[in-house]
Amino acid sequence: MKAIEILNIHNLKRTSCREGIIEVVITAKQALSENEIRERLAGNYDRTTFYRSFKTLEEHKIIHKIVVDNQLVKYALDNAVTHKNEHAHFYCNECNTVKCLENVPVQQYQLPDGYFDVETEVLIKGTCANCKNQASN
Amino acid sequence: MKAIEILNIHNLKRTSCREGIIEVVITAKQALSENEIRERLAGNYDRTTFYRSFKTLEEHKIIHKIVVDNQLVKYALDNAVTHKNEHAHFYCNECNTVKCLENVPVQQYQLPDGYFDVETEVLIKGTCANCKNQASN
DNA sequence: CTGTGTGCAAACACTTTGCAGGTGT
DNA sequence: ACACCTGCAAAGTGTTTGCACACAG
Repeated sequence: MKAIEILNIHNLKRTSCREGIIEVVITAKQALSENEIRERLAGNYDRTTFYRSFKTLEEHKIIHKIVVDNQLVKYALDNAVTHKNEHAHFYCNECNTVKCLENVPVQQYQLPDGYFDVETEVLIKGTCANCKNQASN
Repeated sequence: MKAIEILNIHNLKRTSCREGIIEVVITAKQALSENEIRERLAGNYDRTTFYRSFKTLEEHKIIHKIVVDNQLVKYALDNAVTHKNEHAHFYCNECNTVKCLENVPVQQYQLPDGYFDVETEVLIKGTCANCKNQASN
């Protein structure tokens, strides 16, 4: 699916900033930070604009945010676009990257009486396959 | 276990700030933010001191940090002190509180080849029992 | 006495807000 | 034409750093 189609479906105006963000995120193999997205974009946008665009895209569930330790904020394409289930996220301590583990569904947790869950976030921290290989060279 | 003992075990100097934080966290029924902890403390400490104390206590695994949406940061007593297993955390959208679900252990996730996990964080968002009851009054 | 913790001031980074002007539909 | 998006400036918030002094062991 192309960025423009996604914007149309959600009745969002087609601006180059939004279009660019979506394209970068669609092609990315991992979740990207605001800076990483900006670097990969042709146009030079103000940070304010970025924040506002992210917010809009998040509200429309086009992208979602992954936060690691209150420090690192990364964005990835949302399930609603990829038509996949809720999945776990992986943070690599070595290379500082965040990946969506699309084949690792979030498990059901049995809550205490009276609790109702709306959403469950799973963040697994460790070493990714890439960094593991480098270590064994 | 008393705060002073915990500090001794970890070879940390017994300062009133550290002692106070630990005592507040031990008796708390839910995870508390920096402000909430400060309010419950007798002494009036500088924020800087708080941040440094939290960092030290975290490094020694006496307390642990729970982050919600890159906004809310709360602290709770760590497993290493309570001798319990890794557990899920619950964030209530209504009352903005975070609770350690000590009876909800974190489940094992099957990672893709080459990935090694060190730690898994599970944050469940929804409505807590308390707020659910109020809603049905 | 020595190393470490504390308080203050300042710096820093990230994010939000207000407003004027530009752009998409 | 109108609503909404953008860029700039400024403010807000949470957190970190440097330094002098205080305190625990």
